[in-house]
Amino acid sequence: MAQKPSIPKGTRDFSPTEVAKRNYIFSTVKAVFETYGFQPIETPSFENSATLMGKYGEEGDRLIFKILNSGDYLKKVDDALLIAKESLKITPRISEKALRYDLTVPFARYVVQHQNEIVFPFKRYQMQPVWRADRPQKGRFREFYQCDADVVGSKGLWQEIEFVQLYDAVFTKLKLEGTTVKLNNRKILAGIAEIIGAKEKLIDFTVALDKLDKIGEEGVVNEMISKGISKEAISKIQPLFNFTGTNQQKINQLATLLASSEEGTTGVEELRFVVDNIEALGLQTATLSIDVTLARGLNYYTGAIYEVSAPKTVQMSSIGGGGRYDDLTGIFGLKNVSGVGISFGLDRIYLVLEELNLFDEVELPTPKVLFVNFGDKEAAYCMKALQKLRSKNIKSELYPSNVKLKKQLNYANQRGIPFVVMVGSSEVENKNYTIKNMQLGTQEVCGLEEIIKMVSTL
RNA sequence: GUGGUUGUAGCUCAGCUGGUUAGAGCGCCGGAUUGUGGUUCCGGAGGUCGCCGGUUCGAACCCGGUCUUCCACCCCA
Repeated sequence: MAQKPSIPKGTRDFSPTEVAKRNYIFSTVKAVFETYGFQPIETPSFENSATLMGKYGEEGDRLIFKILNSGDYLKKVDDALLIAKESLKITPRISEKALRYDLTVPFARYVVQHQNEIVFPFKRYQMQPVWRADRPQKGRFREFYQCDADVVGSKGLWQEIEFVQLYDAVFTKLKLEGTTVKLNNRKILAGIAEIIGAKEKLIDFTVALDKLDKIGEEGVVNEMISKGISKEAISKIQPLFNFTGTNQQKINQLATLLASSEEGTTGVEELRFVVDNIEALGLQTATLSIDVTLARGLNYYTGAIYEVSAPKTVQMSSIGGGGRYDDLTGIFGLKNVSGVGISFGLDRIYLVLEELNLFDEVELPTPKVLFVNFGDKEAAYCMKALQKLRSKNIKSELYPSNVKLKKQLNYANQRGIPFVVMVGSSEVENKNYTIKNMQLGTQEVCGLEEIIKMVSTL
């Protein structure tokens, strides 16, 4: 009995057309990364659990796919734990490996492990799949690709400026116009928290603020109050709830608001430097926008925070994000290595390009010529011609078996092969070929050189 | 993790308040046309109605569970 095959929740198969489109995005991103001086590395799909666990907060830990140990893994577990059914305590004993959750933490691990071979500042990019045990939704999968570029070993703000340009360059190349690069700085958020006396509640505070455009001012205020932030404190940051104007106006407002916070003022100065320079250099198709509500869940960011949103016409939230982390390698024992990086969400970019019909120039690797198979003698003659064509990098093939001509032509038709070469006994005898143009329906007898010429003009 | 939603042929979907052998279009295969495709005409194959269990004389339809789909929350690319 044949069981119906299926794939796990949140995973996908990719057809030849889809792969071609995905490769188009990949190669575009890759080319821009390399233009900006980044070099590729790769890390394993799974890491030791200890490397990943605890780096993404409680929520993140829950979403990490754990890999069961091999062998009789339950033998080593205390009976007491098993009887109590304490999954959280049992998990680390029966699972010592886990699928990577993002590319940044494995990269930090890589930097620490290879610190003696690396030339700093180290600029690497990485395009590999990551896995999250999330509930799938539109643009949310359990297996998806991230394309990351990071620089570690430099605190320079010029790199932060370059990343905004890099985003702009990639989306311009993909003809995806109207993206918004949102910019914020963790030090500004910390400064705000300091001003309202909620320094210890920075995470709760930023998570609440992040939801402003979704649940509105009232919702955010309510959430903050429920997290124990006082009403008077919240009223101090009232201006942030209606934070409009040009980037320069926003910076000036923030400077005033945060004047009494040292950290906040540093954040404003960093933001000012980045924004001033980007505005002086100009962007092609993206818009730079300061967004103080931008927090991003990952708590390892310490400075600049980026997020890219798709053009407003499509319903897709974030298609990329990143930021500065001053001490990510610290957890692995390498102190004082500042890093900054960005990430592209390949799968979401794909959905956006698809929705906006921006894939027109993507081409499948379709053969240009099909040789019809009329029998072994004729096929042998065709194979010699194929060797010639292939040595000239012309995509070509022989129909693998001697079936009805109708079927072979239909095959060429369905695959969109533009030329069919027919070699029967008379062609073998006369040392020539009959080539048929499938679009025009015309055909002629000619030599191999003419075939190469005809096909090459495509 | 919480709440809701979806599942019928390879694909897109019909199928009335539970009632005989479950349908269509597209696709597929064959023929008209044994060395000439895309059009047309004719014929054909293909479904234990997601899976397991229950209610009923009788279930694609009702009930429970489970998996899957999509959505909201959480979180995030």
